[in-house]
Amino acid sequence: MDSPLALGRAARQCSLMSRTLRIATWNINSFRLRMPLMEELVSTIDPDIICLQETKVPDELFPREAPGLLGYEHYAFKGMKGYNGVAILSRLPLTVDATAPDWCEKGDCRHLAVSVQTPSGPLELHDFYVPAGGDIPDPVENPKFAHKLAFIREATAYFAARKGFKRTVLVGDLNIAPLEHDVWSHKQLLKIVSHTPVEVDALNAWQKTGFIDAVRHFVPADEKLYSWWSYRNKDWRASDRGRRLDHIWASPDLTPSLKAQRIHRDARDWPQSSDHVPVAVDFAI
DNA sequence: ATGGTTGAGCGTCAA
Repeated sequence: MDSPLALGRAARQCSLMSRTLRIATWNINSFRLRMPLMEELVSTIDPDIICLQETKVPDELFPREAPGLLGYEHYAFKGMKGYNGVAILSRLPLTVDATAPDWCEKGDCRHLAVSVQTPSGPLELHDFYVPAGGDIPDPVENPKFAHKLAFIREATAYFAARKGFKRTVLVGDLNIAPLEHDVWSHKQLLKIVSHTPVEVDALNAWQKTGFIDAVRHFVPADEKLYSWWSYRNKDWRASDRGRRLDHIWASPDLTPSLKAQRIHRDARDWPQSSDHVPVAVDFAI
């Protein structure tokens, strides 16, 4: 009987032969707690690159043996005590871009930028964890909401200044559901942080600096699509009050290489699941 | 309008 990891390795050979690069993003909500689910992710989804958010592990406590045991020789992480934290696990070599900005000068571990060495050349990859923004959708009354908007504004300016960038993929928990059908009820969520017009406008401006939505590329805008369901719902599947907070964007030159997307709803039922599920896109590069 | 749950790490904050 093959172990899940052996199956993952066999599948990896296939994916590399067909030159399909599968990139997954997942807000894991504690890397250390969900190590068994990382194995589940690898055996069932088999990504070539895994971008994580909310790892909630300081760098000195990051389990450095874990990526290798899961079959990912190459990795980068940036974490802090208690909150936030991002990590990238990769089967392909990567280099961290140490020149990436410290957003809002908070040093709060919400972004990793790497260059991935693919068979067809380098690919720029960004893993973002955008501030959630608190409960009150008013930047004057709520500093967390102000931080969220400022963060997105800085990121927008950063990519706008690099006009015409290519071979770039941006993923992460962007904590905004931009389209009407990215939430269970557009009308009921218009004043709820994650779907307010000011956030949606900000996110759209960021995307317009040079990205297309690689998941919606495959799914019509009038089709409901979620990647997050609150822990505060007894039966998430029955109520299905979800939001699409997790995104994969690509620079337009990569459009011809987009092969498939998948939002892994079933992961919401994994034992001790995260409230977010993995989202993946296949690129033929 | 409110409350509902989870994680980090031990107070409560953040989501």
